[in-house]
Amino acid sequence: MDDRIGRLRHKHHNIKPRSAAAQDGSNIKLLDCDLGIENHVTNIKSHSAAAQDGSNIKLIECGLDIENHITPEILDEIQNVGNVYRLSAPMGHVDSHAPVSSLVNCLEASHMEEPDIKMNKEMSGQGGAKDHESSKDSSKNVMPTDYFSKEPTCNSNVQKLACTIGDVLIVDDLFAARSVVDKLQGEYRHHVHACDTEVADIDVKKESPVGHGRVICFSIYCGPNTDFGNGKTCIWVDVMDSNAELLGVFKSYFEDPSIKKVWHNYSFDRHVLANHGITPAGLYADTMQLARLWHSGRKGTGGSYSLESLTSDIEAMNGVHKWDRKTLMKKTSMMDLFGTYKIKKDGTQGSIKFIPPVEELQTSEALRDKWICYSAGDALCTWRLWESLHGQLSKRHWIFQDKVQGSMYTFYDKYWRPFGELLVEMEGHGMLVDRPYLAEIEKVACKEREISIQRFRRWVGEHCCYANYINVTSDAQIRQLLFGGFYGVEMCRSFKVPNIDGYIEEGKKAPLKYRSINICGIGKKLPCDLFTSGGLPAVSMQALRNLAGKVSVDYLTADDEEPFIPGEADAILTSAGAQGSQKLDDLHQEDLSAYGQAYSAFGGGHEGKEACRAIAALCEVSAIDTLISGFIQPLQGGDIIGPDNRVHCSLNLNTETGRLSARRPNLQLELRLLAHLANCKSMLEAFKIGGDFHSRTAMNMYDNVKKAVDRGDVLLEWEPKEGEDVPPAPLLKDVFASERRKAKMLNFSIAYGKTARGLSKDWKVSLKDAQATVDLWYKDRHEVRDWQEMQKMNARSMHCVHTLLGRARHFPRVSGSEFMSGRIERAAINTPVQGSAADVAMLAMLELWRNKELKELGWKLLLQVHDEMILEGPSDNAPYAKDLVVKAMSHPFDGKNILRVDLAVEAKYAKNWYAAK
DNA sequence: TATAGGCGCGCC
DNA sequence: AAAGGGCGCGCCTATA
Repeated sequence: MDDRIGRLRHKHHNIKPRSAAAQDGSNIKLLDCDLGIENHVTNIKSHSAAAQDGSNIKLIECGLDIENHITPEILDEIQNVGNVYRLSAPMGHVDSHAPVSSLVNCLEASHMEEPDIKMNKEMSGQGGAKDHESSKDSSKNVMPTDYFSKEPTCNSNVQKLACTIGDVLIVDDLFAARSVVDKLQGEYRHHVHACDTEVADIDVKKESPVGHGRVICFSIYCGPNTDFGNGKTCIWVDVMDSNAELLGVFKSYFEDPSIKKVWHNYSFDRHVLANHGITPAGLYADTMQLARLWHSGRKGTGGSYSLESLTSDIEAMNGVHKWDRKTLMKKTSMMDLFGTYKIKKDGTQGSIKFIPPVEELQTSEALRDKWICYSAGDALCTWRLWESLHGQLSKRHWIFQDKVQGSMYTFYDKYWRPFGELLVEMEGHGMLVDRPYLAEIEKVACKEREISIQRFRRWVGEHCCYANYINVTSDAQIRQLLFGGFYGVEMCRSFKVPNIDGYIEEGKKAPLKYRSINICGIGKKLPCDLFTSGGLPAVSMQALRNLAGKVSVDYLTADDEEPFIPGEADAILTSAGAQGSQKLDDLHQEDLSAYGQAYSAFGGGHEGKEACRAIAALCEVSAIDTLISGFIQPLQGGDIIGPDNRVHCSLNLNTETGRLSARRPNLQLELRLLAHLANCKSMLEAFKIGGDFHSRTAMNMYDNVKKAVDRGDVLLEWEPKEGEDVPPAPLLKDVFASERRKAKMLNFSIAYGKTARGLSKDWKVSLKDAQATVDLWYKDRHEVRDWQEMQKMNARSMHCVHTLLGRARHFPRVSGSEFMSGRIERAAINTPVQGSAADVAMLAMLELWRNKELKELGWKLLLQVHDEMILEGPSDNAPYAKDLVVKAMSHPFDGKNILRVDLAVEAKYAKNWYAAK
């Protein structure tokens, strides 16, 4: 099936499982476990070797004792490359294999990427055999020139395809089907089989393949050294309509776990086949995941990991076996093959292409052959892509725990292949959702939303005649209204909005669907301290809150009786006094300090309050919107609910750092991993002691805070004990609130590579002051700085960094100035942290999934959301299952915990998600 | 009128 | 010159 699905389905990723209530009568409970990574100190040390490209000397110069770790294979590779890698140890950390892994990647890069860069140039230019000759000696991967010809050598559409109709055995009767299955499961059972289905009755943009879609044909290719009759190597099976029974003939084949099957985006095909009662087994590889592991940062439109995109990519196909390259053809898209222009009424050709329904392609006499080639070509391309990526990943060393564990293909076999199966199972299993309950919630939320909108419009109406037309969810319109005329926002601007009350424009007879309105600034200069990256005043929740203050929306009583005293508030606020506010509070039993910056901007008093309340109402709308569109609606959407009435998410591994796109890693976890990766003594200790991490950070940053803590003047944190209702001393977070706030900000920012420059902008302090604060943070965390410098150096010299498990993220080779922009440096710092968090979460999931006892007890992994796992199972054995889960999760490294310190796991069980929280 | 890309935002 | 990572969504604009 077309692989665009992987990309188009991303709508479902956003499902926020947090709101899902699994309810299944009385028998189901959720086990909710927090995976907290305790401060496991391991001997993985931050390495400090940097390799730089030198010139033509074969030399490894190295201040570290790394030779011992270099395997003969690696040495062989090093010596086969005529470049120099100079390893130095600027920072004093030694004893690490990271340099080796970096070196290996660097070496690979040298004989994989460089030649390709040249060849790419040739392709865009004249491209000839001569040019290739010249680059031959620098590369052992020089390919025949015809491999690079992007344009097919003949004009017929059919021959543009990866195979021709003559290569394809068309199976459309029982006899042929049985004979093919016999060969597949007999003679060719040890081959690698690439499979692909074509599916009708599904809208991949909207629907989950779980419970949607019908297979109309499929194709199988198991390598060039096969013959299914008359030298035909591709199999194409028609299972549409009257041929539907043929699918059943292949059931045993698809379900045979001993046959190695390769798919591109396995998830889709597997779910669709499941709709026909077939449970495919024997997953050998998913080429989409292989490609993600091979290179995590593919960009571009049309689905960077689509079969089409990958098979068109010279680098991706670089590992295809030599004798295949000559005949290699990329997959051609459906649009290119079958897209036709609509003919307009006047007979001219339109500009919009459309593709006939797949059933039509298959039955139309004119198109059928082309369709068969297209479909069969998918299996062929998948097979070749697998061959290529298998070859390439097999050449990359996988280094983990200071040892070469095998190749990155070993990594795939060990982790991502089973993880892929696990994810597909989770998707298929889905989650029972209390839809009536959600519907009720939605009703209430919408009602409150409407009230808040009205509240806001009422206020807008005093300043703008289009109050009813304004789209309150449009940041552009809100920005125009609040800041028009200031901060570089023009005074007035027109917007196209739905014509809700049938306004008829001048000169028109009937109302149009849309009309334009002119939104002007309210004319008061509101203070603004937050700006968007584009330099415009921000209208984010935080920005709005600054304006509104902490006031509640106060829907019903808009304090109409409140006497309006002009100037009153100005006096109060400019005296900026706690006393001033206090006085007023006494007068009105109201805390005026709750009002935000809009209060005085509107002259205080009634106007000021109204402005604050209106803006607060806007905040309310925004909050409700995130709730509704974030999860209340997606969880009820018919498109993801299968016939089993369960919600089926789409879980993708398709992110740069390797985390699931449906999941949201918890920052604390990431901070812990940073502590671990950098082997930062101070942070590890802070986590070990527990308590308020940010307060502790503040204490370590500021001497006066530390002294106050030491003297017992303030408490780092306080847990009420029996008989105590007041802390024996004030808390740090109250006394040194601003210090703690800064510490907290830094804790969250540093892991992402935020610079002093960025902080100075945020805090509106000088660069120098910001830098000083950052330095304070690093004061007792110098290991973090060293580690970050290491990562940056690796990114610069090796063009990649690694996660805990040894997955690489590659960076493009860019010029020095581009590198200096910092984007890559920041990613280099962040990826090991985010990516390692993803690694650990994956390991924990695999551990649970593989646990036989849990399976026998009837417990299934439902979802994983940030650092939590959610399982579902029978309540009678829940306490026991909980213990099993804790045990499994605290030993996520193949049933062991290779870390020096325990992984702390908290687990709870409850009837549903809400109860667990 | 449909679609793609840019931007701003919320979330972790 | 800019300097916070990645992701998904909704709005807006340009384009055909």
